[in-house]
Amino acid sequence: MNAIAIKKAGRPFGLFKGMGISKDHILRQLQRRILTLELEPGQPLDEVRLSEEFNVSRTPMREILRRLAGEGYVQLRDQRGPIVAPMDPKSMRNFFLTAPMIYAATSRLAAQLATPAQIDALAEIQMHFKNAVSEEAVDSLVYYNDRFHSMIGEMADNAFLAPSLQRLLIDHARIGQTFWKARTDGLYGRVLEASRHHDMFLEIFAANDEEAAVALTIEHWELSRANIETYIRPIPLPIDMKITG
Amino acid sequence: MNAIAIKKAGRPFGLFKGMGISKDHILRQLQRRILTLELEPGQPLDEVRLSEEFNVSRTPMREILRRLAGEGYVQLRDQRGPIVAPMDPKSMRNFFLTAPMIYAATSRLAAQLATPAQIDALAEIQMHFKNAVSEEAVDSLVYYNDRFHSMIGEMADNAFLAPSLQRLLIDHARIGQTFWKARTDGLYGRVLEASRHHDMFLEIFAANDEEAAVALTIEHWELSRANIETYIRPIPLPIDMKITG
DNA sequence: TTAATACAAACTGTATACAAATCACATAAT
DNA sequence: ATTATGTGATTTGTATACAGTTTGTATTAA
Repeated sequence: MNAIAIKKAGRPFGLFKGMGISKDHILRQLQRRILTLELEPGQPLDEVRLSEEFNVSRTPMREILRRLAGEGYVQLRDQRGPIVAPMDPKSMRNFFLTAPMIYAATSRLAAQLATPAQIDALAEIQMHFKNAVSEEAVDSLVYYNDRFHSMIGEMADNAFLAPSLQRLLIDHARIGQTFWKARTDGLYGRVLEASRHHDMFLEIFAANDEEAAVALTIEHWELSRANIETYIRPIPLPIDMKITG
Repeated sequence: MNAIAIKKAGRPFGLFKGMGISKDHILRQLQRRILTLELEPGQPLDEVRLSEEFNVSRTPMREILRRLAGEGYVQLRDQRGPIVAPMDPKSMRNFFLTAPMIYAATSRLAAQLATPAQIDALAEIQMHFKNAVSEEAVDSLVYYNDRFHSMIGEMADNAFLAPSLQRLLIDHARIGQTFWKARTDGLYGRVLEASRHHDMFLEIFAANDEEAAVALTIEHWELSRANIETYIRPIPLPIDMKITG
């Protein structure tokens, strides 16, 4: 009976040292799907389906989901399946309240501590971002923007700031997806402006100019906020629309 | 063979709905041990030993450890056992750099949003804190101080600030353990001062006075910082000690 | 028709077996 | 004496079986 049912255990087919490769891959995949809204806020995640899709058993998939929960991508509920971290009005309010402070502090530290290697890595990300801009590929845009600001977080090298920054970047990316996809008036110009800001960040970090970094961060944030506002509070429809019938 | 070995599964003996009770209990126990330095920074954690101690199998114990890692209590290393989150010079520097900002922001929000029920809960914690002060019980002192400030974090009701605050409070508690145990000169007076601050926090939150909350937070922080400094940079030994031999 | 209940199916939680990696220690070589 | 190397013991990682909950649906009562 049981003796027969138990056929294999241990690692799956042909795999290598550490085995963290496939788990990290799955983790990143899910992060990407959440940031791109392919997995929507509040959407339930079935651990069996996911483990089948990625060809692992439930145990490692559960660990990945716990990790994602620890990073703020996912919310766990007791005796019920995990869901993609929801975005309610309260979290939106807190996002706008908190982001400027954390972003500014992070940029200041990054300007202090940036190493040449990190600036190179940032420049490389910015290259991808510019490509996404010229190709008008929203997913890529959001993804490399997130990578850009995550990299700044890494440069700040502060384990106390990083967890808050990460959570902000998750929601920033998700909000960005919605308003960039909406293609409101003048959007492209504002994307170019953002890209210009990124270039300026590179110069400022190379010069270790703290104050400039903070100032640019505020400006960059205001641009993003303006984007979001035009989406949330659009120019109303003509009020004298004739309602016939 | 296998069929015999597999005897039982599912939940352990007599247990109840949700079963989160025992897991939450284990989680809190480990948190407490880490905050009280019963488990020291950098100390390895053996999942088998822990699971035996708490009478659960490795699977749930692993989940608890992952969760603790997500909260910043524990550090996971690939293919090697988890360790209690270490406290190196870099993390100390970042602690002093970051704490005032996060504490101030949290207090401001808490002053804005405090509900009567939350203020009552805070008052209750402060009662325990005062007991610990009068009994000069260091562990209790540190524990209820942590609870007091965690509660303020809860009142701030901001999921973007909370993770950074939590990590700061972990290290604040652990630093506090070391310097409170050292019993440097004038320590007791400073503890009383801290307790007075807590009482003032209660009044300020009840009055929703944001600015006062921020000001008191800075003062409270400076007191704590002074405590730590007297410990780290004590009055030196007499320099004319005769070194014989 | 709606609400309540019972049952079945699906899913989460836990325990355990086995696989692969790391670690500790002894032995050999420089 | 110190460094390499090999081997057994320990420990981490994964798969799977079974237990207990929740959820969906059908049936029955009001």
